[in-house]
Amino acid sequence: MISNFIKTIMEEDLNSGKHKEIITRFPPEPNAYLHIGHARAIVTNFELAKCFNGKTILRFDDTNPAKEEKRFMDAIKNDLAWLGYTPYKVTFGSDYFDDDYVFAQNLIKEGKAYVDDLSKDEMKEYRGTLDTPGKESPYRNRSIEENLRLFEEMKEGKYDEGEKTLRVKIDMKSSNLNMRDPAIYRIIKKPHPHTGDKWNIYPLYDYAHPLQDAEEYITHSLCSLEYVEHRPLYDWVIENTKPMSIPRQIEFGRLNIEGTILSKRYLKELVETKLVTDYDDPRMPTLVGLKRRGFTPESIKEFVLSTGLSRINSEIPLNVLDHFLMEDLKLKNVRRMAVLNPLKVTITNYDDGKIEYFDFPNNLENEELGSRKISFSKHLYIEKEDFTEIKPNNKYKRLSLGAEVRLMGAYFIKANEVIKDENGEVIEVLCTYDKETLSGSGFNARKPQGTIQYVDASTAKPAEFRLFDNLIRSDATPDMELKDKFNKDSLLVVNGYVEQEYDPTPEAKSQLIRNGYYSNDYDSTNDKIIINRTVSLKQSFK
RNA sequence: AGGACCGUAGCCAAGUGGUUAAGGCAAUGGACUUUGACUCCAUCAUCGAAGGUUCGAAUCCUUCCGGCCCUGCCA
Repeated sequence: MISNFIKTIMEEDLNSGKHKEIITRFPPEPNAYLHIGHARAIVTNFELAKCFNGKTILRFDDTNPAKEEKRFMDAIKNDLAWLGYTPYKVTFGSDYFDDDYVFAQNLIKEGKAYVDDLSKDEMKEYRGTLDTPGKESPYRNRSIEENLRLFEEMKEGKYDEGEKTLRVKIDMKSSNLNMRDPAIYRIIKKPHPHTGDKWNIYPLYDYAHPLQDAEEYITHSLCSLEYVEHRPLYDWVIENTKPMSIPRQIEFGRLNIEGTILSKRYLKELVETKLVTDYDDPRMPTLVGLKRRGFTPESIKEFVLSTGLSRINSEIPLNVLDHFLMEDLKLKNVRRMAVLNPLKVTITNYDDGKIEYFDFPNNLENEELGSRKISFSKHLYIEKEDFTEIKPNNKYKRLSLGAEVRLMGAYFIKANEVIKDENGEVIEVLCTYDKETLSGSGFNARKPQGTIQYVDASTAKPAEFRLFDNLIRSDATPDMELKDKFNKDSLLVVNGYVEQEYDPTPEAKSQLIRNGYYSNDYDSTNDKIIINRTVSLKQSFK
């Protein structure tokens, strides 16, 4: 399902003949890594265009030199590719600087723009405030010839940064501050990554963006809610410059994930202060972070699509993201058994040194994934959480003294006795198994209390689990130090065991174990398996 | 405070004057089971509030309440 209200507009525009084709664009400023919030814009733009067999352009919004970096552009391209989207073409805002300039000259010629000498502070003063009207600049009524000459000189580099701006003549009394003679050109004397030192003046977003859209024949220019108040200016620019096409700006709400930081500034700070390793740290909400965390592009796409879109900034719980990952993984991933906090189990009536191998499906719901051998012997590990001496209630579905439980893919075992350390902590459970109950044998004379996972101590491999319960949290007051906002508990390292045949190939990708997701940071150098568990386990038993 | 946008369940979100207000997530109860997973079944809102218009309103109007955004030569 895709955003209804925008889709409806597009349909109408197609039906009425206003447009023959839908063209959208994703216009990031290449000054940061893309995060899950951007995914909404990307998916929406691409999917919407796809609905109508249209096109989507990737346009790097580079009207402000020295703000963008090449690494970010590369990262953005990679993220897009990872999500599975291929732009119709890749452009730059700076591709249109020449035209922007001519359009501006025309505005001057029509008496709609003027060069202003007001300083930044003066301009601010003249602008007025939210409830007091602004007043007109004393330079507002310069002659067209003078304005033309001055503008030319600005371009030539005759003036310093901040000395002059080109403003558009609208209405200093407007209740919309964006309409109080906004500046459309400012002087910046820095080389531009694409145009070099050709320009000393650069257009501002509010002027450049509608023109870029028009030049690319964008039909629907989607952006977030904070641009609503810029729309009158967007339309003003289109109306008064009369470019080649008439794009329409449509706003939608931003997507936030409950309790996570999605602000460029903070993400940058997290990296710079080394609170995380880099933008692709699995705790980061960046697309590269999520990727490393084990998320699939499909899951993110589905998440965005099913989560919908409206004119509300939505705050969506993290578990919704998890849900879509689960949906995507559950059929296509091999599931392995693992224990995070091992508890020794000894099968007292099983022969010493004997090892049995059972065939176990890699994914109970998908036979195509085949099966593997799992081993069983006298000494096993189970999850500490899966045992308790006295079961708390009838709903308890794990192992407890005197009760029987199925070891997944193997036998029923019955817990008879515990061994405790000097602190009274259970360190081992002595069990007996019932040979008749082998999984797949058709045994159904008794029902076990539940089914739990295990690994065979004689063949299991040690593994390091990094547990990430959360993305970076942001439940703090604005003046709080960043390091205090950081959820330190979001990273835990646990040593446990995984099945022997666990295959740490890149293809293995995410693993679904114990209802969590595991991504894939493998340390193959010392035969150690490192698994990032990316989602908190379902809260155990009640 | 001037202006803009918005308010449908715990979280998203369809619906834009006419049957018992879609759907997803979460939750709860149950069935099944080689994971308390998965699957399946069931339960779960009178639409921010109050008035008004109308034969009829979540849908139109008014007022109020609440949220969010706007005073860059950022995007």
